Amino acid sequence: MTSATLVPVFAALGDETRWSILAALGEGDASASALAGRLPVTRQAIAKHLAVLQQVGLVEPVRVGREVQYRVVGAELSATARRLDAIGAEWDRRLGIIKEIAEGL
Amino acid sequence: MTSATLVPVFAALGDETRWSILAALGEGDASASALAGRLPVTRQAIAKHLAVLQQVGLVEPVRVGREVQYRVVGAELSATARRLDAIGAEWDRRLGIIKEIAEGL
DNA sequence: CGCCTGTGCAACTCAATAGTTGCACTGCGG
DNA sequence: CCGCAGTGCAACTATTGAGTTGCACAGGCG
Repeated sequence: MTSATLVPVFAALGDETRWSILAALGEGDASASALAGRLPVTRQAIAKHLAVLQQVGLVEPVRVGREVQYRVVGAELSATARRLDAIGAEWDRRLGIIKEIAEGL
Repeated sequence: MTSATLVPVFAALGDETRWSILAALGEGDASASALAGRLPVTRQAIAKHLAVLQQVGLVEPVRVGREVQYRVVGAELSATARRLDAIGAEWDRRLGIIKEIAEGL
């Protein structure tokens, strides 16, 4: 189970810059320095974001020689989506019941 | 289309207190004052959180007499989940292709 | 071996936000 | 009609987090 607790994952996904990083990583694995060349922030800022993303399991480091490249863990995104969907479905169900009661059905 | 842009929704969901509010609203619609009785924060703090949740469409206000009760919009949770799942699936697909290439298949 | 690239750690600034207190307004109920 | 419960607005504090600069360290490569 790679799944981190739900809330921190959402917190991690609640930042535009981190989505930029994820998008850039979608073009292929890259190191913090490489990403710094493509994004309008410093390498250190990216390193911090990568640390956050790694902590919630959205990204994982891969040592390549003396570099540290990062890869997106798509499964974690899917897992988070499923859990969120389950919650949403639960609420829909409850609202449906309330509606039925209200309509006297 | 009630869907707000994706990132702010995640930012809204990246806070424990807001999940507490959503959970409390899951027991039935409630006003800010009513929620303040159940949660360890002041009514004003809750009002701010409700404003945030409303802005991203996760919650909607319902005037009941002179009160303003709030209801969870489960559909927005589901919609967010679907969009996130689509992104996750896309990443899985890409990683699959990369893996195939790497394995010389 | 010596350099240059990439990484890691630390201190600092600045903006955003969670939370508070305080006050003013409104509208239903006795 | 008066009071009280509920709401809204505003100012303030404090903490978190994004971003920066600066420096120290490590490991390939010429």
